Amino acid sequence: MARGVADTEMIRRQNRDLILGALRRAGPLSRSQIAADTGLSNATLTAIASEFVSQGVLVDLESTAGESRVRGRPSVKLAHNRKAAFTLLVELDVTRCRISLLDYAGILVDRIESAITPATFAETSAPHFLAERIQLIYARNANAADRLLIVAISVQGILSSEETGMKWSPIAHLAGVDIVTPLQDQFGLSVKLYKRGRLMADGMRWLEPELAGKTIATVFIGSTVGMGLTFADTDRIGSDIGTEFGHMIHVPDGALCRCGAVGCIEAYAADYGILRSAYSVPRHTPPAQAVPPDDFRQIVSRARMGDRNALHAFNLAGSAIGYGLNRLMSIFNLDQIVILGPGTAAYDLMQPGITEGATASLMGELRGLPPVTLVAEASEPIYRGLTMKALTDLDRTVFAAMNQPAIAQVAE
Amino acid sequence: MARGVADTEMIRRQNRDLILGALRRAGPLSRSQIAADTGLSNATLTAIASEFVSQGVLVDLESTAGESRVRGRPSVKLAHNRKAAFTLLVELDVTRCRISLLDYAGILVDRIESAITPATFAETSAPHFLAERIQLIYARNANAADRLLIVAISVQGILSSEETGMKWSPIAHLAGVDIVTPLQDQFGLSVKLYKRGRLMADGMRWLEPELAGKTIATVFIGSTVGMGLTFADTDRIGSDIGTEFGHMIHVPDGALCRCGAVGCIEAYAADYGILRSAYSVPRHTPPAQAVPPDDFRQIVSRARMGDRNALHAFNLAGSAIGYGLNRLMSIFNLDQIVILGPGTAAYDLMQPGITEGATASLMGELRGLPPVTLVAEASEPIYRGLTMKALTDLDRTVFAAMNQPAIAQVAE
DNA sequence: GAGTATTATTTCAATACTCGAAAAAATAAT
DNA sequence: ATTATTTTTTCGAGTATTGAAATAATACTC
Repeated sequence: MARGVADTEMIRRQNRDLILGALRRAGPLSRSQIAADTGLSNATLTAIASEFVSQGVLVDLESTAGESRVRGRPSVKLAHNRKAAFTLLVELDVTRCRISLLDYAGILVDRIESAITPATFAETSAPHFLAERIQLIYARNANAADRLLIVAISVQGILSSEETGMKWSPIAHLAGVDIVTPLQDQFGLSVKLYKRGRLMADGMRWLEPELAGKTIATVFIGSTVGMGLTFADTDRIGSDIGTEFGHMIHVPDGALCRCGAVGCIEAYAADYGILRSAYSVPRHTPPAQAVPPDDFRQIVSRARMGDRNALHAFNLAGSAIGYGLNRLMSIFNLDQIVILGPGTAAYDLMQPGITEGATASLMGELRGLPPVTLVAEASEPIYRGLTMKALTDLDRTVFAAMNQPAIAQVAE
Repeated sequence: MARGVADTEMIRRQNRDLILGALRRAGPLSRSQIAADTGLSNATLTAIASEFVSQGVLVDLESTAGESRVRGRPSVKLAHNRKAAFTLLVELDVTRCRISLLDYAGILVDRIESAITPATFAETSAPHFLAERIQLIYARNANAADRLLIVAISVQGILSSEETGMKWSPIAHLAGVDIVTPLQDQFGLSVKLYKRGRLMADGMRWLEPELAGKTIATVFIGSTVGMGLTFADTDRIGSDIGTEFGHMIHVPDGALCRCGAVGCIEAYAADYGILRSAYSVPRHTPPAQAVPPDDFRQIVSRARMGDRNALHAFNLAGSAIGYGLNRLMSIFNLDQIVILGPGTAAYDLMQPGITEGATASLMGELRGLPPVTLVAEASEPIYRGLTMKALTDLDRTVFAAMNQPAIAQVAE
């Protein structure tokens, strides 16, 4: 239940939100379909839909000829008005920065891609680097400029407590700078940072709707180990978080991690950790900067051929992840686990270790390891998560609330 | 934001809930005070309050003479109508079972206390044991019988996933039986189980209102180790959970715990674990059934006198808790830690270990150990938590929703 | 090709709520 | 007795949702 005073205005806002949400989930729908979907009456749908259309938030879709084969008055589908607003998605990675301009229907309009090196943010501060590129987007898309409202940024690492910058990041020289405020001030936009792990988790829920209503841990295994959680709690959308699972301490005084601490799960289960174990390199040896995919594949095939050291390395990795999941499960119930990323190629090798670790406690034994789904490609859920965060943020904060025909009447 | 269709009825329900909540938080208040508190208008307060009074949910309090010294129309305080409903609180412990009958204002009306031994639930099944006593309460309080609506039960251990019974409990022979359903069927009541750790956490928030709006871990250290969490998320009341923190694995293959698993935090930080370490008893030795308080005090004083073994034991305990908190902090931010129970008497001895463990990871180093508050007596927050769960459950599910003068017109 | 069946959408009257402003009530101060 | 002051109630306006009835827009049938 929401807090705060409830009045007639809130009813409208909430029902508007309900309608926008139904369209996000299912794509264009007719008024009757939305009514059935949401539980609202047809009368209300007429009222709210006409309001939306006159405000330029939604548009009636031309019925594609030769599609309706049923008798009766043909239904008219409602869809997001692409020109109602625009959003910028920024994917900040260790190796690249990709900025995408999307319209209100989520369709890509423009894109800038730049390489990132460890030197990049030493030479140009991150907010300045981004501002330059945003400027360029503005220049190239004058028509979108006045309706560009929000920026959603995907980052890796630990957010500052105000969520305006990073406390730590694997992206060099990114930490310690306020990224959000300068951009907000310069462009007058709403700017938000999202942890990559959180986006993975949320993105999976959009990609696999049957995961809704479950508490899910989404674990990325690759050059790092990351995790996002989405909670069963359907009360609130956005009930998802990013965690520092990869840097949860697996064993006190354990192997050296890229983050500088020792004993992190990542130090055992990320590619560099597995490589280190497989070659019996001392656990305190500083990790390799990057592991070429071929090197990783080689370890995998060695393990499959029965190589003891390689098998042991995957066992250690699985065990680190399994104990981590176990510790998570002593905090709350997990209904499902999704494993993402290159590590999925070696899941069978890690599985015994994972199961052993996950069931090592009383709790783990009683509940068992939750069902595991593998998804090799992580970039899709991340992009989807970022997209939907941005668009539903628009839906909720801008268009659900708008009850004057404010911005509305878009000419063009 | 709540899901679902919003209509005019929901407005009323939500605002009724707001008013009942304000009264729970602050005690009896006048209409104007509630209006100021909640943000509702005076007009609305008149409307809803008169509805409540005519339904017998609230009553106008007689103004205590010689109290108002201000000029103007004297205010009339509203209070919960004690006779509107009744609730049963059941505190199930390893050694005792206490059943309390409370009226709608939270005032104790009747109470039954029984000793529990390991044999108790072997001889009589738990639901039957409880039914007998509830029967007795009914017999002794005929006037409350038809308005006794809900039962809230405090338990220790792991709930079954449907939350109708226990999967495991330190209370002998309690696990594996459905406790909720038989009682619900027999008496036609709404029965709910609550983990003790969750109640501690929620109770603390009622006892120390300044803790509201923070994410808090409430850790019990005594004959067991338990933890509840309350989340900053003020969106929903009831955003609190009980955890199995005590049985989170501290070290794979570690000390033997009472639960049968090895390496649990409890096996290092509960009184029996500390005793075992202090006397250098092998870590796989089955733990003592119960530790007499004097034995524990003796170890404490030895440690204070500089005894190496005793100091080491507290250091191990602190470290187990510290690493546990660290792992928790890699999942979400903690703003505050509250430590409860007998273990607080030795907090100074455990503190170095706790700090060391809590700051061992990158995340822990960056954020540091959150502020710690000590509360020696744990029974008060537990009882308060149980009380408020029961009463706010009544507020929300029964009285906020009631829009017909249904049950209402209570004669006497 | 006109009439009919069928489905989608809109219109309409009823009902429920909140709110601000004005009125009424109840007390202390003068 | 009158006035000032504070709380509570009353009243009219404004905004929502809803079910039922009306209207609109097709396909089907003969």
